[in-house]
Amino acid sequence: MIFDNKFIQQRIEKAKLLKEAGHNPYSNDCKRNTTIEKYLNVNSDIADREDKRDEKRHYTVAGRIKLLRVMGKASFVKIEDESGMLQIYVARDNLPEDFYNDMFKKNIEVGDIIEVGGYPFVTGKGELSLHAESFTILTKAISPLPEKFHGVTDKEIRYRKRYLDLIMNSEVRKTFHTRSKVVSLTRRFFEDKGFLEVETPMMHPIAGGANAKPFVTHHNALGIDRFLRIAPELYLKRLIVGGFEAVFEINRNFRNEGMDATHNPEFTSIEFYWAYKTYKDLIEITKEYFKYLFEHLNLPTRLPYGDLEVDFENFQEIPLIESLTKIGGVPVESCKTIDSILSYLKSKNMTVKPGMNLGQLQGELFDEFVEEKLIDPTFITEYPVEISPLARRSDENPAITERFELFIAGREIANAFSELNDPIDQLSRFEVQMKAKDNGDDEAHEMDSDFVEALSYGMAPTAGQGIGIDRLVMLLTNEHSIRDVLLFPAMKPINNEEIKTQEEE
RNA sequence: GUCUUGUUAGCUCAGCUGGUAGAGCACGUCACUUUUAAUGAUGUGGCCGAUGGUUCGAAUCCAUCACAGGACACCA
Repeated sequence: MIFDNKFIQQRIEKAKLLKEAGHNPYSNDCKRNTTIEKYLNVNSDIADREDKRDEKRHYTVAGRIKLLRVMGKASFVKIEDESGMLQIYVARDNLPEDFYNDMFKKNIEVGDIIEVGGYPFVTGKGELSLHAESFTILTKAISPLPEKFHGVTDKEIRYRKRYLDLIMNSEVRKTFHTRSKVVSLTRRFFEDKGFLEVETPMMHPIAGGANAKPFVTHHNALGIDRFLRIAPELYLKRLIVGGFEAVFEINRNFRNEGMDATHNPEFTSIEFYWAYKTYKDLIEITKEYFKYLFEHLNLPTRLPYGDLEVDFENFQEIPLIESLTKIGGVPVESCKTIDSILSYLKSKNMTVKPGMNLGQLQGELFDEFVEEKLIDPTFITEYPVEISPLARRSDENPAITERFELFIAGREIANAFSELNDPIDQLSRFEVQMKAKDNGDDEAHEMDSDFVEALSYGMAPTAGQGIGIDRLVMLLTNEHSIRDVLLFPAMKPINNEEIKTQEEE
């Protein structure tokens, strides 16, 4: 039984006593007429008054008790609502007879949610407070809160019981406020540019648009398996074929892969597609987007991230091959052929999966020697065609694509390219991916012939981009684990029953 | 998936090379009408993550498992 804890039993008893005395411990008769933040702002003038009070003003606030100091016939209570923390002064003689002694002192405690009416005053120590004239219990908390000073620090509790984390740690609430603002600003930015927000399927017959292993589910009525989407790309491009010229989608993707500080099985991205534009236009709009975010979030353009400082006014642009030598320190001659890369990797005591092609090996060199060194925002361009199966080839050099990835603080934040709209080329790219799949690359793209057919009707020249929202928020909030920017990060089940149920299914 | 560290009261943590479990907060009782993690006195609270093993004796040593953190691998 989950309520067999002694402290919980005590609190259940207190709730009962409150109820018996006519104080509903789960009342919804709320008369709050201001938030704590507003109260503190509106009454900031009280400190300048001679008597430090104004008994003519009256406010009703509500919130959760975070601290409680009973000092005989008077008490101080700190309550918190979403907007802030307020000190309440509760004196016996200002409340109905015996309420203070029999109800407040005995049955009200930290964690309870209360409503208090009264007038503003400033205490001897100079804190703007509220002098209580009425006191109502709104919600009795029967589980005790964590320790008042240290709070909860155990990450497992913080993630599994996020509500406790949010109650105890106001900076966590702030992080999620920022996250919400980022999503809403992103939406507004693209809407203002004339983009149309769309919703495409989460359940795909073919998991396409990225290199990743999908989750599988089953549709009973149709008797077929569906894949949770790994990316919305191929659907969004079908919409461009259909004649929408600028679309975006902000939503979840699902990838059946490992979990760590930068990976959660479900994560949020924005993907946007823009007809009659190229990846060069995307570089410009990306810079503009960051400027917009920083302005509206009031962030300094030199932003600390852990031990690093990222200068968001210093966008760089460098082709991938050039970055290998200039940033990665890889000799020019060790980047050009399969054999030279393999022997270079060998000289560094590194091994790769056998059978990799030139483009894949160049990607390996980049991941190994360049990526973590890209601190200020850097667009890496000219990706090899082998690792860009949905991107348009460069007209000058068909071995590379019109693509970039944006790296900040050593992490990939965005992936973008001029879209491949040649259906014959797209078909052959899929065929190459199919061969890779047959050769054991279980993350190679799936053939999507319906998508190729869509392209065959003609997709206007288009540029498209995906931005990882979670990682972006990590960057902007100086968080270093994706779990700290997800309200409910993926966790393994704790008790055996949950595991059993899953096995039975 | 691999390596590594952790899991002791509701929470934050002690508990050394094995000898029947400790503090602070919270909670109970008492005192206290301007405190700031209030204070003083006093008391309650534990299957020491789970299962096996070694031992006269295990929170402590060993093994396995579960969950978590970190690092690596794969990926965004």
